[in-house]
Amino acid sequence: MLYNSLSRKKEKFSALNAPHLGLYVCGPTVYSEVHLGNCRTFISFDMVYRYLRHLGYKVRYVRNITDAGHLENDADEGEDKIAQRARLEQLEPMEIVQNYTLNFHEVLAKFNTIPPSIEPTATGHIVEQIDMIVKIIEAGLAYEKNGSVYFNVAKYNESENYGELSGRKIEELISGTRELDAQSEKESPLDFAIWKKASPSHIMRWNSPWGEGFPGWHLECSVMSTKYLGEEFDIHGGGMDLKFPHHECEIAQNKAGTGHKGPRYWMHGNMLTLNGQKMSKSTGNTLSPRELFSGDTDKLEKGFHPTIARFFMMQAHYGSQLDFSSEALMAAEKGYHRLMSAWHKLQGLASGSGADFSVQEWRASCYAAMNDDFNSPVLISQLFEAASFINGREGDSGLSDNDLELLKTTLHDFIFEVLGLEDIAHAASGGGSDKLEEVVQILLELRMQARADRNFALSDTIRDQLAAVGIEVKDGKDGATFSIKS
RNA sequence: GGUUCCGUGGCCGAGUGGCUAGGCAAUGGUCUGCAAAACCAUGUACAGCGGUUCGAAUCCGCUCGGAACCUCCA
Repeated sequence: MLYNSLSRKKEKFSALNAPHLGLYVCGPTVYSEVHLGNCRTFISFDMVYRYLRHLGYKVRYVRNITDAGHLENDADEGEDKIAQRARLEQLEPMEIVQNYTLNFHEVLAKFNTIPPSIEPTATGHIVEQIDMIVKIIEAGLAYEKNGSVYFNVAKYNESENYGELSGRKIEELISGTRELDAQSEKESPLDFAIWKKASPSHIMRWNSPWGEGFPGWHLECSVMSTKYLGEEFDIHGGGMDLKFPHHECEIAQNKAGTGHKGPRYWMHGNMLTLNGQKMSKSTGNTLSPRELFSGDTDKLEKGFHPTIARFFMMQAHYGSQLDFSSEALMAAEKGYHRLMSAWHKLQGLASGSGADFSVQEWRASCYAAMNDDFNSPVLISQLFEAASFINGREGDSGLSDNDLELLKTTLHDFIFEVLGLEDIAHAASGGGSDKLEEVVQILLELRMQARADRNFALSDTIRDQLAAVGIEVKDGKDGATFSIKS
């Protein structure tokens, strides 16, 4: 089951060509550093991708890079954002693109997202975009004006339903538009450019049947999704803020250019807010990944590891708004550590019998959660159920060999494969981990000896000093264990 | 102004007609030399007001509050 934005309800999902599955996600415009809000969408769909793969689908995951074509505003003049940035930084537009594409990849890698199968760029598909424009014109749904080509929304709406995704009515849209662009070339304010004539100062430009220009923003996604996934494919995702007009226009272009509407399911990730307001490049209400990791911002009390932020995001449903705050992050961090230490403890438990815990039922409820529109928060609540069970056992799990093994693999699959979390404690000790663990073990033995001698001053010193370097000592019935925090 | 969505215990956050997630914090207890960790117990929360129903946090209406979109944004 997944929530389909197109129908506004949860629908049973079935793949068009199982086990193959096509997933398209709208990527970023690479004209500035990604912020956390951007990241959330990609992390959400990374989880979707991971779970679909886990279920056995052979997913082709396509996520574009928009490296051309954005206009600053709706007016007919205006620079595209990349060109503007290039002018400000005195660089080639493609240097800007390269720079921020690298930044984007770097940041997403920190969040442990899996790269898409194909990551096409808009500028790499100019030819295909021109082809689609020709088809749309042939279908009679676009017109040329002074070297630009516009999509005729009213005409399209005669036989189709423009607004079906965003729930808008064409009449309402018309009455809602401001009538100030008297000299506009468009026949109607609702029409949108699919090809734009380049002004003399415009740097990024390509030849076309209509003269030198550049493609309209909405077009690239229609072109690249259908090129790599087919005229009909399974899932299209993106941020909620792209629903209108971007995705609405995509549907119209698809239908006009190919005769099909493209994706069968639309999924929209919701916004990450900061102080209750959407993070947005244009308003400056943002938090950068760098600030999150380092804590070097007045918006956070300290820095957080990317996997903590990821865990925090996974504790909310992808379709809900989520507000970012220091307190919420710290709560997530503690929860994360509890879950992870239970995972580590599980590795040392032996099989046995008599436990009041049905691994089978528990496992089924994990899948049930994820099958219900990727409900990661409910999944996590199930993971904590398992954690409580594990923490309540000493030495013997009370589970049969099979059940114990099933518990381990299921936990592993969901924590690491599906949610994409990383094991910080292990990663932190890095290359020399074995040596480090041996050294700590020696210290713990010394401390045990000191305790046996009732030399508590010494034993407490060892404990406190280990704590000072981030190693927490946990006394148990059969000796002490420890965990390393980053 | 129009469209859509949301308002859940101290905080975060699921659920969406009866069986009332989870995390963090808090309180009590077990354990401990003391702590920490862990475990056990404890919260009758669903913005307000009406209505439908045997029964509503969940459906309907109104009011209040917040957000997103309607211009580029994930």
